[in-house]
Amino acid sequence: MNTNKHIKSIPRMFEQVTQQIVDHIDSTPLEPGQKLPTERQLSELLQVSRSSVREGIKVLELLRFLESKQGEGTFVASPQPYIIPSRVINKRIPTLELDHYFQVAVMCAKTIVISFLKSEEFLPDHQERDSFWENFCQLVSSLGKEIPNPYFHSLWEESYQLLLANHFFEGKQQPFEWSELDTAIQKRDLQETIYLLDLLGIEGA
Amino acid sequence: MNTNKHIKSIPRMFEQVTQQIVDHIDSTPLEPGQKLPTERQLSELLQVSRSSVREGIKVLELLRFLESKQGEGTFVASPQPYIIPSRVINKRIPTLELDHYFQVAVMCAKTIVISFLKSEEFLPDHQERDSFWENFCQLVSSLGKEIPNPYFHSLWEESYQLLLANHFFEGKQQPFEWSELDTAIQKRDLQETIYLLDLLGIEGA
DNA sequence: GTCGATTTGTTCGTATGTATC
DNA sequence: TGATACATACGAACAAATCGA
Repeated sequence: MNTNKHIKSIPRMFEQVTQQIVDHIDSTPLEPGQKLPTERQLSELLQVSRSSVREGIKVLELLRFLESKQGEGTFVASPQPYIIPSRVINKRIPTLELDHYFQVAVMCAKTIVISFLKSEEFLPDHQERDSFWENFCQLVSSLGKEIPNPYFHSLWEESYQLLLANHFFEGKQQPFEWSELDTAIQKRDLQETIYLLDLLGIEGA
Repeated sequence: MNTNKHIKSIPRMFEQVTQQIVDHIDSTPLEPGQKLPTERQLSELLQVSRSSVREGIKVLELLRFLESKQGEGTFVASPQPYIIPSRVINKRIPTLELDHYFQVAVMCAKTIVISFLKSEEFLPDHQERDSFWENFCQLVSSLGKEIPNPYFHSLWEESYQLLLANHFFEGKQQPFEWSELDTAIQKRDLQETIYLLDLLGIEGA
């Protein structure tokens, strides 16, 4: 009987609070940077205790909807479109899962590079780095800022930073020379670029 | 002077608590489904108040690392690889941002379909639905479960569910007939399939 | 089915550290 | 320097849900 009870009855107080705080921001409306009512005002406004308000704020803070500073107040912030839960709390990731994240990152990289090559934008300046992966990541990050849809860049950054923090690229084999991809992009050779990028996603290490 | 002080002094209590709880899970180690020490035990173990423990748990709960049940306890859960902050709190999204999410979803869909077509798997059964988008989303969701890397499916689901909840597909124009894509995939025609999927990402509505 | 123990959910009062004026 | 406003943190108390005897 107990396993049958996944119906998720009433939402808990802190969930209602997060919802109501967000509704309050939307309906006021409050723009990023503006100050929220104090915790005590919120607890009175929403008719709940300060502790519940705090739990709600903590959650919205971790999701980057809010930012609170002791002695000043709580302010509206700008959340990212995607977040990786493990990255929020600096949790170490097993190698197998890192590979999965890597493939997602490569997918984003491919989309970013192709989108850029199809545009008329000039290539942004970039310094030559030591390793293949440093060059690659720096290129994708800079191109990601140039394309119309910023979410690809955000998703790439989130994944790539996770891989960096977990030392994924240290000892990671490179499937070809950096100069190959570099010249393909310089020449804006779409077909060759796609071919090379597809090589990244295949397990070669 | 004040703006110069971004040095992020000492981490706050609840941040330390989330970190320590995660470390505790990792080092014990606790598997999904297993029970965490009670809030009171944790507060004594970590030498902080129960309120702070609760704030940490609330955060980990929203990130799906934990699941608390009143009267039972707090249990280890399995987080998703990616989450959309707005989706966690059911926040409404402006149309412009929905378009960005849609393009990410299409990118995932493309990766999923291509990955499937390159495999030797049989097409899973699926019922014919009413609308183009219903058919499309159902197909991608079912194919996503068949491919080796589950993160593409997870990212697709997260994005697609967000679009659904915001009524994105209602009134969304279809760039071609469903039968075209359906037969291309049935025939495992990779080139034609890619061609059609690329049409989805272009603004045609 | 009831009772009691356990555990999370929620509230309140109080004290402390920090920023602003 | 002092006063005020605010977030941070703690602990005690009670409510509600769950489980087992």
